[in-house]
Amino acid sequence: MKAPASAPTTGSTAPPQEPRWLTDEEQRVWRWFMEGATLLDDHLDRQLQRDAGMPHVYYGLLVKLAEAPRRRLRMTELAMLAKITRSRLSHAIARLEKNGWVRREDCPDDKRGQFAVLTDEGLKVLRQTAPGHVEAVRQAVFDRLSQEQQKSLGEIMRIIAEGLQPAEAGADLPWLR
Amino acid sequence: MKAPASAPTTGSTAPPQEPRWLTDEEQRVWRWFMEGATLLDDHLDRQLQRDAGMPHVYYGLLVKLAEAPRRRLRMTELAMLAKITRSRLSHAIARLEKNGWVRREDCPDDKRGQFAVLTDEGLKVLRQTAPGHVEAVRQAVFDRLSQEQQKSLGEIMRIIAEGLQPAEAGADLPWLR
DNA sequence: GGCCCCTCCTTGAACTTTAAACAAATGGCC
DNA sequence: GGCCATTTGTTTAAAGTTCAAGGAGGGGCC
Repeated sequence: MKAPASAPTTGSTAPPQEPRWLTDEEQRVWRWFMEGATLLDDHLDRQLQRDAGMPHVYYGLLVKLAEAPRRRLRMTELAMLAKITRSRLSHAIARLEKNGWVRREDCPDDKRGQFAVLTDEGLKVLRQTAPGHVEAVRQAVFDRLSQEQQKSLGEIMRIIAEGLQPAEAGADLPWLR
Repeated sequence: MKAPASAPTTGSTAPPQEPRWLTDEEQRVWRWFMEGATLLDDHLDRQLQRDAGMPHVYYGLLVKLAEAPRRRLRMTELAMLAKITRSRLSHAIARLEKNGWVRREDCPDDKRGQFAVLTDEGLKVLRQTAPGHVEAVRQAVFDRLSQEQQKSLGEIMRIIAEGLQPAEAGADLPWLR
């Protein structure tokens, strides 16, 4: 797919606007982004699968639970924090429960509700594997970037993340699907 | 998981070094990165699944093929360009072949080899769906970032991407697995 | 109360990805 | 030529994710 560097706008009222193609420079940025993100994802998934026996997303769930009061969170709340769908979370928690790292608990206030609770076992696994994971993240990311770049990266990704979860009702957010 | 802001180094020769935890600031950067990447991935996957009937990765494969001479690439070459494993690629191409968007061809020079070839059908789908996809990428990323930020992002992700695919032999690269 | 719509979470099937094993062909080496 | 390690790509099964559907409870409204 050749992406023309730029293109004239169409004359007047036609809905099929001329696409706003990416410039060569934008194209390069986008490709580095996708490559970096893909490789990083693969790298961390592999590291955690090897050392902790779970994918990166599952590890992230344990982290969120560990940080929460009483090491527990409502399912929807956890899905929101992890930016995933409730369905995906249900399956994930089922697996983690089978491992004995998480347990479910009924919510007293709302009979529809469920808490996911990090078990002592789960906390132990997290403690054991956290150092290796942090090290992997450091080596892949922070050790390679200047202070400036780290700050930029945070700011940029914050903008993207916030752009994708608008406050408006009706937004297509994973945890509301 | 609480991540201490910093920690003293261990005395001398003990292998289990004190983990180099992330500082609060690094922690924030890392979380925005993961959130942004997760949401973006979800967003684009969904957009393409809806409008093109395939996941983002598959779309990327068609793009690579469209850019290649004679619209064809060797399997391993394509896996390398897409930063994925050959196994994953095999499955993906099988699916795209079933759709009639890609066809396989034997390599004359190397009887083990296979070409993945973009069909006219595949090219058509790409042409039809590219505008919508570019627009989605723009809205989510480029429209929200300054020129400066775009440049930074490219540079940063290039560093990360290159760091994860060292030239050395024995590197754990997806397409060599 | 009864009704209706919405939220919370789960389920099963279809699809995608990973992991491990494999067949076939290549290429270096003797 | 013959041998052996490596490369190429596929295959199978298991694991993970998405999609569509659904059960059950909450909460407003009459």
